[in-house]
Amino acid sequence: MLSKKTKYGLKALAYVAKQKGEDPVQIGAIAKSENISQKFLESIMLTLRKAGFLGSKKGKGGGYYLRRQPEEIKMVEVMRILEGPVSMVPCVSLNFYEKCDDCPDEMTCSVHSLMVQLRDSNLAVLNKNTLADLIAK
Amino acid sequence: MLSKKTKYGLKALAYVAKQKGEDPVQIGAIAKSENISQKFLESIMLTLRKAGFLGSKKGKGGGYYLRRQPEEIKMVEVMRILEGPVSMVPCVSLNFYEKCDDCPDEMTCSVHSLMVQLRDSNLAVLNKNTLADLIAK
DNA sequence: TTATAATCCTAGTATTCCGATAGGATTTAA
DNA sequence: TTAAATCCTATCGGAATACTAGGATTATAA
Repeated sequence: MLSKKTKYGLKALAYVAKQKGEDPVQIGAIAKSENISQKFLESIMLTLRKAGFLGSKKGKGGGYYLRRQPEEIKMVEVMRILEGPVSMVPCVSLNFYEKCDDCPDEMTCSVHSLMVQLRDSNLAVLNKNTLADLIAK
Repeated sequence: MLSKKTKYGLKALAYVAKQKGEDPVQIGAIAKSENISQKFLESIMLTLRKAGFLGSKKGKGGGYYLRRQPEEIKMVEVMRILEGPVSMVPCVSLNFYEKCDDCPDEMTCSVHSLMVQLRDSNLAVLNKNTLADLIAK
């Protein structure tokens, strides 16, 4: 299951990307429009800012804005920040590799190949889609 | 992340499928070979039996055996039983559809299309792979 | 200069889920 | 009749998730 954090984060990015003007977007506006708890969204926006997707302006009239073009924000990047590894087991993860604690040897592990295939098919989708695709509709 | 339940279940199925003889396989043997808590594995085997993948024989000399040929046990079936829906959000699930509680309208939801693509790419892999592929190596 | 509106930040909390365990009841072969 | 196996229900601790609280900080504008 996709975590609420990720879902909200994606919706928020899409909301910001949809704004035409130069003005930054307030958390409150996003929360209201997308049915998200404002406090929760605050922490998500912070994560997205620290990851470099968003910039922010403090104080009155402040808010968030995109730091990169929607076409250049790949879903795989966002998912890795919000949801974590693309792989379903650590031992096939490209960016978060770890040995599985219960597997003595991943070469003889019967689920290994299946997990690699799932990882790759998901990667293909997440590499192809950008934030621009989210708002294309 | 793949749950331990699913991972163990897949390994157990593979273990049973690998046995050539007619004799049923004991939980204890699987647990020992695959580094799995025996009690935990018990409940997983029960689930797999109730789902129709395994048959069992009680009492001394009993154990579990496959009820269908490995080639005919699709990974998508097993995953749905052990892990749950293939989809990452309920509103794009084919077998477990539910409305997302935070979305007023899934047609205007910005993550919808991405979730459909992920679902379909995962489905393709899970439909193609069978238990036979798990033990093919 | 001061009120207001916004983000920033840390900590805490309630709830749910996961992985595992407990303790027998039941069944069957030898 | 004993031992070996599955069957079944209940429970439990810990971790993760989804949020909440409460302010600190910063910037605008009257």
